[in-house]
Amino acid sequence: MDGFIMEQGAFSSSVDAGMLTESQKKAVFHKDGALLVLAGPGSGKTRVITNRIMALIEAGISPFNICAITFTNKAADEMRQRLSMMRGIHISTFHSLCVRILRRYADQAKISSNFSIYDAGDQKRTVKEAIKAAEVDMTSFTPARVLEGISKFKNDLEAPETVCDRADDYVTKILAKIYTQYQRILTKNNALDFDDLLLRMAFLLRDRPDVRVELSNRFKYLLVDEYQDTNHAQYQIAKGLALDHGNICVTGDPDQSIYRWRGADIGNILAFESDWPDAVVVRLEENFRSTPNILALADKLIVANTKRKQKRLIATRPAGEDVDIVAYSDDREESATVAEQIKKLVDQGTDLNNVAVLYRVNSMSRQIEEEFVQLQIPYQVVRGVEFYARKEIRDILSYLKLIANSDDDIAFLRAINTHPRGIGKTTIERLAMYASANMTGLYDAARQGCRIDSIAKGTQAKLAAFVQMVEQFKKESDGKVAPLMAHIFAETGLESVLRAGKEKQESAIENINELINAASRYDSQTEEPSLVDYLQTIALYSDTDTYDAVSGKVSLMTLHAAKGLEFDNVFIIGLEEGLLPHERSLTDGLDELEEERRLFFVGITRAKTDLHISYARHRVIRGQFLRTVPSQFLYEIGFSYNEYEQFEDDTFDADRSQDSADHKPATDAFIPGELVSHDKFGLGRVKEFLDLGENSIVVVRFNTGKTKSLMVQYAKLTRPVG
DNA sequence: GTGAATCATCTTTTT
DNA sequence: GATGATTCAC
Repeated sequence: MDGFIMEQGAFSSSVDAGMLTESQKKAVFHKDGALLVLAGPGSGKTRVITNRIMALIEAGISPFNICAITFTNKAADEMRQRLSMMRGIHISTFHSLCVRILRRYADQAKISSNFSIYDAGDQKRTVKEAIKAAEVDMTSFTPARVLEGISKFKNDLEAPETVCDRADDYVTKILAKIYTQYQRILTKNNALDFDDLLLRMAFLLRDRPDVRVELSNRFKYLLVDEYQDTNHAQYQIAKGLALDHGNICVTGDPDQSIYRWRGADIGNILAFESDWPDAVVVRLEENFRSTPNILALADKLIVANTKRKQKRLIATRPAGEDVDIVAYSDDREESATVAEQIKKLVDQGTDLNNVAVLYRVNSMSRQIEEEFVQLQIPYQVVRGVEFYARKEIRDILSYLKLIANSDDDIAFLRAINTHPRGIGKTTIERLAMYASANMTGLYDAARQGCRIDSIAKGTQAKLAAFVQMVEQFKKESDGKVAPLMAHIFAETGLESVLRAGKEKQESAIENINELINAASRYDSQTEEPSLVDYLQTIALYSDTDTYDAVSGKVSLMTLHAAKGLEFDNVFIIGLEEGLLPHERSLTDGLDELEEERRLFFVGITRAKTDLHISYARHRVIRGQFLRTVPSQFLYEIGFSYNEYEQFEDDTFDADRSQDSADHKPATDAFIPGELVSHDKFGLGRVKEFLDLGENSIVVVRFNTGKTKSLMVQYAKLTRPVG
């Protein structure tokens, strides 16, 4: 049962056992049954997984019987490349796997295989409609809040009826009501959201043993990476897939669990041994990535977490440079200095692929980008879905979605509104009324537009033209996607609208051309390209998927996106209370705070050789220049208050003497109570004045009722005469 | 009835 | 500082 496949010397080709440590070998060569690999950061986990797959194949397992599940599409791509000599292995994320299986077993899952996948934007529109349909007051139940709740239900595999039955408090009752409506709308539109993909798959495995057995025969060996970040639905799916043969290997590190907010449950990895009593546990505690200096810091930080399995970080590299922790006077100085340091690295000939800047929230990239542009440092912001979120891209895609699934009302509404065509709000309302009265979708209603009396004759003709155009596209929708896309761009009039527009539209045209290029790459790389498959694939694209490891550019990304990556030089910025840990984590308890700590831990352990950590004493937050408090995590990694103060004074003095020429000196002090006027906010009364030299801050309560903290040197406040 | 312009709101992390 | 809703002008 716990047998190793064969003795060490017996390997021939792919698996080079000599390169592996004893623990790694154990993980690679344990063949049947359950295996838990508790792998710390930098422990060579990826290598263990790929070697393990090669070892399975060498032991005679067919590649077609192996299924590896990764956390991101990017990780799947990389693994595919490493194992490219062995075709047939299924490697994908949970979500992609679910899409493929749900499409394949659409009948058994009681869905239709051309389902749309709703992204965050579509979900928002849907939930708004659901709130309206449930006749709930939107002020107390915001779409974001409701979606979070619904997502939780789904991740816990609770259907609307289940929630309705168990709801005993007011909030849950209301949420259950909205959830029911939300689900009704999704079904009507033949759409699934991200969570549905998992939920429907889990229910399919639960309700259809025949399908489960078929899948067990297909995937006889299951591997799941980043198991600490699986939610309950994913946990049930993994369990269901492995139920019949028990060949399940999971890897993960509880200390790197950073998706609790998305339903991830560390309990899954902690309970693995009781789920699979025969499980063999391998610990990979050696770290081959970082210097002892960096690891010591990471360890100091993570021991502050109370809810964790004790684990060690064993350094294997020789000692290196100490980590530097720097205080800057403000966020601008922080980004400027980081950029200068990177510029120096460039001058020294450092390969920028080895450099990354990490931060807690996406909005922090902008300032760094500005400095990089100034110093002409090439960079990539790892945040690619933005491309697919662009207006013109969504416009084109809405036609494609409507063609693939004409029940998709959201796609219809978007497509018909891409540019003015004489069909407006009123017509849509009348269509919607007709549609709900006749239990059809909006597109079907439009198809019967000539029978809706309330719509004017001229408008009916316009509707008919639109329908006819879409019907024509449908006839061309088989096979390759790119030609259809190009045709849509030309035929719908979008192209002429964009070309007729002003200068700004050129980038839109370029973006659409890029979209068409990407689609033809899809066409040529996919065995059986189809519109439905294309749409379902791009719906699952994620931020990290755009990361290019050999771009020759500095990488800018959130700490979350940095998971699984490594760099020689890492800069982590914004170590401030409210930012890291994020303010939203400070309100509800210790668990959230511990997750923020793990997030910082993940950031620290991305660094191989040089790590720079910084914070700014002042930062512009939501348009306001505010004083900050250093992150509690900084104290935890051994920085004393005195050292801070020392440093802060130094930077402040230096800053003052250097920059005094650039900025006008703080000429005047404001007195609480006096009247001031602001370009944008109008008249107001000074509430407070903080004398910080040229960084002085004035707090003003404006007549609009808002109170703002403004930096005197930028705010251009004037004193109204009289 | 339609489209443009202004105003107000909210702002983590992501498959 | 972007997105959305409301208002306003045609």
